[in-house]
Amino acid sequence: MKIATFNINGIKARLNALTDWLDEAQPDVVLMQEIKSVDEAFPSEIFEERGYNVEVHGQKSFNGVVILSKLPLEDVTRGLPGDDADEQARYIEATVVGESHSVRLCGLYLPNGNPVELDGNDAPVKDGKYAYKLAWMDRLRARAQQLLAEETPFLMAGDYNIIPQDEDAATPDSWRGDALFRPESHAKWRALLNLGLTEAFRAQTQAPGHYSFWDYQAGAWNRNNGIRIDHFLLCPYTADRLRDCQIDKDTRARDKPSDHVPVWIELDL
DNA sequence: ATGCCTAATGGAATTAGA
Repeated sequence: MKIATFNINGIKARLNALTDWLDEAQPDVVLMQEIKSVDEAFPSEIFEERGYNVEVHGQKSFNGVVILSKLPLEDVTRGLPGDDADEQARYIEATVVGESHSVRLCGLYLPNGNPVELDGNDAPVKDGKYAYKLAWMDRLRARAQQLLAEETPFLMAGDYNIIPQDEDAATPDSWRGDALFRPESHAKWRALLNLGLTEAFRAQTQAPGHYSFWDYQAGAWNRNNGIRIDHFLLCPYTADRLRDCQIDKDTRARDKPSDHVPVWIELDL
């Protein structure tokens, strides 16, 4: 089963680029982020025509996540547990039924967290964007812990807005103080991994210089000034079934690209 | 230097992204 994650940066602006990639990459499942659309305005029929089931968790202007699947989706839930006051559409779960096994798909758009606002003790300012990011990561960890406890096979994939290590950025020194790369962000990332989760790309590839995002500004793509922030985290059961993980870098060079490119895994399910 | 670009909103300039 081929499962992809793709931050499309707006469904309306990405229809052609998205359908071109879908028709050629032929993923069985796609977890999409930043659709920037309400549920009613999402063009589900474009994907249904291609044989996908579509589950949307949208929001006006910003955020918004979607699951596409050629196989049936069951038990769909919207929103990350742990904060009833959180109105942002950044998380969706569904179970996909494979030939012999099922897996819980957790699609996520983790908050960016910039600008980083710290108080006099270098603690994130309450109600600031960075505090929201760190709290969101705590909630994600709690959800992963719950899925592990109930022995539900799962994967968590999407735009994590985390650069894991120096080798995941072309210019790591320029990111040191950024919400994507700060020590507090890395600590939360490692707390996720320390539950026993496997980061799929690094399970397959050790080399530096592989990125999933290039800024639209300052010729970042032409200078290969990228960062790797779109990830798959796999529970042990799912990690044992990982066969491949690749980044579809070429899509960044096409017409009207997203600033992110698709990342995909192949699982034996 | 929170900018050099892009998208959404709304119908001009602002917000957000990372």
